[in-house]
Amino acid sequence: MDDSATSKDAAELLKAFSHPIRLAILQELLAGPICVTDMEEILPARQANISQHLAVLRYTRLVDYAQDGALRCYYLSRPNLVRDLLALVGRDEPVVKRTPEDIKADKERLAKAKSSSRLSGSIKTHPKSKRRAKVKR
Amino acid sequence: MDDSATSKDAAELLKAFSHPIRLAILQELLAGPICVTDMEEILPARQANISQHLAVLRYTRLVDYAQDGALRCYYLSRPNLVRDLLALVGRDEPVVKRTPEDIKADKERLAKAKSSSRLSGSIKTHPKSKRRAKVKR
DNA sequence: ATAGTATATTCGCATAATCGAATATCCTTA
DNA sequence: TAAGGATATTCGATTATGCGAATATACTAT
Repeated sequence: MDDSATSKDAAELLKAFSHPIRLAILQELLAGPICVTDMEEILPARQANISQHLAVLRYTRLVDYAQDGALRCYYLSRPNLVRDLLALVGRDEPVVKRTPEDIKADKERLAKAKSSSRLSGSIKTHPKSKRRAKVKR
Repeated sequence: MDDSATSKDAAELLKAFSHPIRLAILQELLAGPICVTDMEEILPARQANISQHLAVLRYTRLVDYAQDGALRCYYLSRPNLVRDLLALVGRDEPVVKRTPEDIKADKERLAKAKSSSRLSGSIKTHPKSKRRAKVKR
């Protein structure tokens, strides 16, 4: 399997996260299992819609439920993933701004590191360039 | 600002991540700054499309560029966020399966913790229930 | 100035995501 | 078994997203 398969899977997983209602559901579930009726009290969405979002989350194996009589208690299937991801998007990293000189130095450093590392197995290297920028670097 | 604003922002950020091409771009940028021409060699997408995805990433402040003559060298604006997020979706956590008894115990534990914690400022508590499940718990 | 390279933007279309309304299913209690 | 609660699914309409083609802009070298 190549990289594109990997990023396709990862993208699908992230897409499941990327909706406000679904994020809110996951956030609630972090505190412990809850059933759909309880979600309805908390979330700004109708019952059918919540069920639809739960279906998405189930499909991506982010949640599952345990049947309790007529109720379905939902819980996180991968709680650590959800916890860490929510923490990550919650924390705000300062946005860096880089100068052209800065960048140039960085690229030269990279080029040097690359040429000096021989047969570096797991370091991803670009495919043979078929085409190259034609202007001054 | 309430929770819904937060999860709307977070969802927007995550949406920027949730496309295979954009993920691949971010992955590449993790290794260092690169210009669009170089991306074209690496990614399975046409120039215009790459530019479109870069526009999305720029808008969400995940990337920026430094102009170098006719070239634009793109770099990560929040490299730690990108690194950690990619690592997170890359790691695979086992999917847990929970039993109804398990869940029930968990809920009781939660209820007990809640009733015993008085005036616990920052612990999110549900809004007053307007409606409750009508069946046996 | 001209031509060519590098990149962005606009437009139009195809596909996908979202949501409410209606309805179906399953469970429980009377 | 009938009625009602809890939840899921289907359908149709609306909006958003993804993408190629064409075009625009900006920079460079001649």
